[in-house]
Amino acid sequence: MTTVSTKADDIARVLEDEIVGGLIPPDTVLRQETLSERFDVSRTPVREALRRLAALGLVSFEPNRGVRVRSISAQELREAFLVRAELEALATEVATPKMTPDDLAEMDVVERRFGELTLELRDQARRGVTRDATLFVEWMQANYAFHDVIYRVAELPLVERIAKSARRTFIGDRVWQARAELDQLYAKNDLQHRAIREAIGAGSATAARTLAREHVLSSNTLIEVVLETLGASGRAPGWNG
Amino acid sequence: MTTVSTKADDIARVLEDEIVGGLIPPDTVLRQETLSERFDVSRTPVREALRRLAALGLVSFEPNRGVRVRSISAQELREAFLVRAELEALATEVATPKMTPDDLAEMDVVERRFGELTLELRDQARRGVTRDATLFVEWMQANYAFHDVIYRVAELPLVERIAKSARRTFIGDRVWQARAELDQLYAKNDLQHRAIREAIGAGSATAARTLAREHVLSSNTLIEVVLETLGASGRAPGWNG
DNA sequence: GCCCACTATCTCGGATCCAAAAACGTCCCC
DNA sequence: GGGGACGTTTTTGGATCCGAGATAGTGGGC
Repeated sequence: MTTVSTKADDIARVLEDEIVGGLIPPDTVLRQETLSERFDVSRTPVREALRRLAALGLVSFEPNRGVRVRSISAQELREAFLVRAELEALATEVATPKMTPDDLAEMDVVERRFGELTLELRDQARRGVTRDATLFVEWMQANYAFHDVIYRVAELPLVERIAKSARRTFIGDRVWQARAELDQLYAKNDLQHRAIREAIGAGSATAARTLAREHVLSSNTLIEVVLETLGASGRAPGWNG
Repeated sequence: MTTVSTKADDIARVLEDEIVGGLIPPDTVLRQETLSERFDVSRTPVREALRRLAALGLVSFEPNRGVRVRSISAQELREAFLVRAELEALATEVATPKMTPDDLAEMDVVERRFGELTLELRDQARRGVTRDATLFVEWMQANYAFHDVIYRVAELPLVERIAKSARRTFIGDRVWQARAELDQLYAKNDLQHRAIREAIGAGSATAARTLAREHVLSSNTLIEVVLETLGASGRAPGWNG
């Protein structure tokens, strides 16, 4: 069973990762010729890949003028959090009665890992150490892993897909430059995860729902603060060779 | 009229409408050559359009084997309603405090139109008249128009976009063949619209939220019943590309 | 008569080629 | 010196061409 994938899909995946990961900054103009050279293909699959990204809302086509990586406004970011809050709340509610002891155990494992990484991050922050990106990325992944357990148990693929596409509007590593605010986020997230875990363990779907919703929304308010403090600095131009 | 649009986008829009409108039934295999002849273009823009539809989840690519119009499983349909329920509830909650008297008046106009169409439909159903599709389509549009007022006031474009894309998984005109069940839907929807309208008018965001959620969810349960009575013409779940 | 291999054809994915629109630069005129 | 018309260059959108994989049809072997 050779999983044949088309070039266009490969390119789309790579570009998608690079855009959502912040490697390709917003407002960048993507030249078809450049991309075709880079991936060593013709412009045809490149254009198909770009069409796909356009449909996903990651880039915007300006006819006869090229494609541009879309930058997300504060409004869009806020909305993305709202959507995530509602959908994760829904998934958590649905998942709660379906949780097996094994699932709960997995949540505990993931959450323990998340707690450790949180401690490391807070320690770094407290000592004023220059934050290293890899640790933060690990922390984010552990955070997502926690929610992924819930999604897996909920068995709502459509909900999961939409929520995760909303998740990706998170602006890569730009956010964690604000120190003090993030320290609160670290502690709060850990506590909230535990609360959600316990509510699920207690079999209270509505409580778990409420907690999950507030969990995402609190991240939202914090991100808003961060964006505001980063505020007038505008967009980091970051050039990609 | 400087709004030049590309052929690929035109084709994508047409095909999109035809698929969501049920004109192109699920599980249809789309031949690129056929489409290129029909739109009198080469296969290149056709393929780009298909890529876009694939990213929207309307068709699925099977590499080297063509594209197939995705059929939605009962599970997907149920999920779509769940998503709509949460997001419309959110939009309603956000919209409530932003409603101006003019907005409320518009809601009344739309709702009155909806009520009239509802009466016509119920009358037809009661007399056993062969249902005509145009009236049903009008009714659906009036139904959507009611919710669109809410979306407009809420000013949540992302939420609106996602909710409407979930809306389109509605299976065209296949559903309204079940008579008795739909009669309940007609009456119930009208009453629920009024209740939502009044809750908004009273300025109770949480009540409006709850009502909106239940409104969509009740449609869901009814659709489930309809699908069940229409028989287990269980379609193979498509695969997402 | 049945099954497997081989081939012919059909369709798709990708490469290449061409026309048209936009960005760029130059030159002329005021 | 400044502004606009005009030609060049760049880049995109679309058409055509080609190789690869898949399906179907045929023929040979058992």
